[in-house]
Amino acid sequence: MYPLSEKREKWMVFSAWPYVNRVPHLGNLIGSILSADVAARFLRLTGADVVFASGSDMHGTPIEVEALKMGISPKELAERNHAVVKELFEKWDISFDNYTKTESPVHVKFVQDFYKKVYENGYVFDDVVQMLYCPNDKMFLPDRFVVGTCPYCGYEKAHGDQCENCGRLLEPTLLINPRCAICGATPIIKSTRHWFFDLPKLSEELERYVEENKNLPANAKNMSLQMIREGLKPRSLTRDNKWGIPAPFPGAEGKTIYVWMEAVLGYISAVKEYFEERGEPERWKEFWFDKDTKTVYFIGKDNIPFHVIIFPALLMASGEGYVLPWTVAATEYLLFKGLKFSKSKRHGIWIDEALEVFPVDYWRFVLIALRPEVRDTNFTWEEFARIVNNELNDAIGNYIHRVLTLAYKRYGRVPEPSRVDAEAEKLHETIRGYVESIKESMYKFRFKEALSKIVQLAGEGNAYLNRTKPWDLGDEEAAPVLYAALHLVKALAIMLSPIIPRSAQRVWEFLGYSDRVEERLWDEALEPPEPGLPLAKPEPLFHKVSQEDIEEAVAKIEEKREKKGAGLF
RNA sequence: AGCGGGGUGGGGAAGCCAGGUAUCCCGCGGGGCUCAUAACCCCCUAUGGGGGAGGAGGAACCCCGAGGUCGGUGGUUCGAAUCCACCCCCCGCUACCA
Repeated sequence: MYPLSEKREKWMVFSAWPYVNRVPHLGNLIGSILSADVAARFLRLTGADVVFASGSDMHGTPIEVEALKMGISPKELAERNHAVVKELFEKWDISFDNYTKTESPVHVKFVQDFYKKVYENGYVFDDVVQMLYCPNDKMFLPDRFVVGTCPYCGYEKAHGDQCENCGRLLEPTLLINPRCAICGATPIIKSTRHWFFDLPKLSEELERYVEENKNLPANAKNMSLQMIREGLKPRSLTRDNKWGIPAPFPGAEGKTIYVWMEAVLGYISAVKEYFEERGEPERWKEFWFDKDTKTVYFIGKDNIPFHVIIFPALLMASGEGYVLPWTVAATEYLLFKGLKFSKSKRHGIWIDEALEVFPVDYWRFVLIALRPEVRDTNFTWEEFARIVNNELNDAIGNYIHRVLTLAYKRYGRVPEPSRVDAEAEKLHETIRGYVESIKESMYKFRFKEALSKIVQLAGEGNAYLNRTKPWDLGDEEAAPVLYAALHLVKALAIMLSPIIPRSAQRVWEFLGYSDRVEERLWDEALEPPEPGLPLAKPEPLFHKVSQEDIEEAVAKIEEKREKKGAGLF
């Protein structure tokens, strides 16, 4: 299928690793995993050699604390949650080549080997620091796990890093009456030794990398350059947590690697693991050590500095020649009815709830249509219904269905266009123009823009049918007209397959194909279907959602939360 | 507080870097059209649903129309959404949440 003479482009598509102390919500999904899935599916359609990987981030204090409360081991809790999340992603049709976890033996070993190398190369030093310690729980407390009274506004539940009430940044030592967030005991100050990553040493190299990388989006580039120029600080690598990957530095027995600093290395270890499982243990190097491999990381806007500064710095410090990020695709936030998603306030929709009330393709379509590419974007049920009804059902579904029905009833197969029709020729031309333009948007990871062009193209198809009125024509005259209309159906199936893979496959089969549309190539959308293909009896692809459907869905979600709470396992 | 992003008719976006009649999609009001979809109807049913017929209103599609002076103020200019200054609002980051 792929031209052998041409070297296939190599791509690695990554999404931020979800932290599995809660079920991801729709905002988490669109920012990273769903967007990455659309990208991976699109890139495969272009004929590229693609690896799409991610995994569960399992270590760290929140899970350790939660397990403690539940009276089970952190590993048991994390594994349990990982299994749930993994299954949910399958239900969302996320086409991971490898969805793994930070407890994977491949990852653990990789992280330790990696940091040994970074240590040997002189980028790690240790120092003694003063930290808050809870004598009752016998653990050091991250700032976040200390609560107390805000010295500025008097709010009594201020966290050690920031007061949620007045928004001021704090130090835990500034809190009046500080308490351990877990047990309420008064923490004491205790000294402990930690290991640090010498980020400043790489400032110049990082600045050059960011400046010269033409593919980074402007917002990521500006923010990162600014941070580098203001001066980077060493970054702490270790924690006193028990639940984590043991730090491999001499004298660091009992310390673990800080979750963030190890989870990012999952981008590499997950690819390594993927090829090992396929019995090609050396092939991951073809991807990670080839500077022509393109990598794209789908993340929320809060994650930019980690991916544009710290992760590249780690890659540099290893001295192994890993390919640096080609670009990052950072989204703004999806809001729910104007406010941020919040588990404690039960505000939002979680990815397990969503699938219980509407089909997966409705959600995928709506989320891509609302993808916050430029600014925070609001999800409301009214918007959901509008997009499903007007765009998915009326513009796209209705066009496809009316064309398939007309052709099926009249010919039962894709007709032979035995004569030339000027309107039909124009439509073929229009389709080809859109296919190219939508491809460009997809390559820029502007999925919202791409989707809006697809909807527009379906509108062109509807207008074309209105003008040509094939139902008034004889079989002979209608053939070229419907042939062009079927070309558009085929093009829509191919171009929609990254976004709504299930529905695209159904259309593909209605057209008479028996293979998988996702195994075809994007450019096949330029060509009409083969005359003579036996059409299958078409069925409506989607249904409109009514006000009552929405009310039912909301009630069903509420009911579920009575039992289980929002975003909980 | 500093830094980054954003503020464009009711909703969503483009235009801004390289100043010159404010653009597109949706929504709203009026009109046109009927191949598809769906209510009512008929048949079958293991009551979940399945099949047939039909074609009002409405939807797709087409035409016409209403609605914004581009967050605010000031400046540069013959001319500012676009350039400059100051200010306001929203979001993020500021290194021990992940």
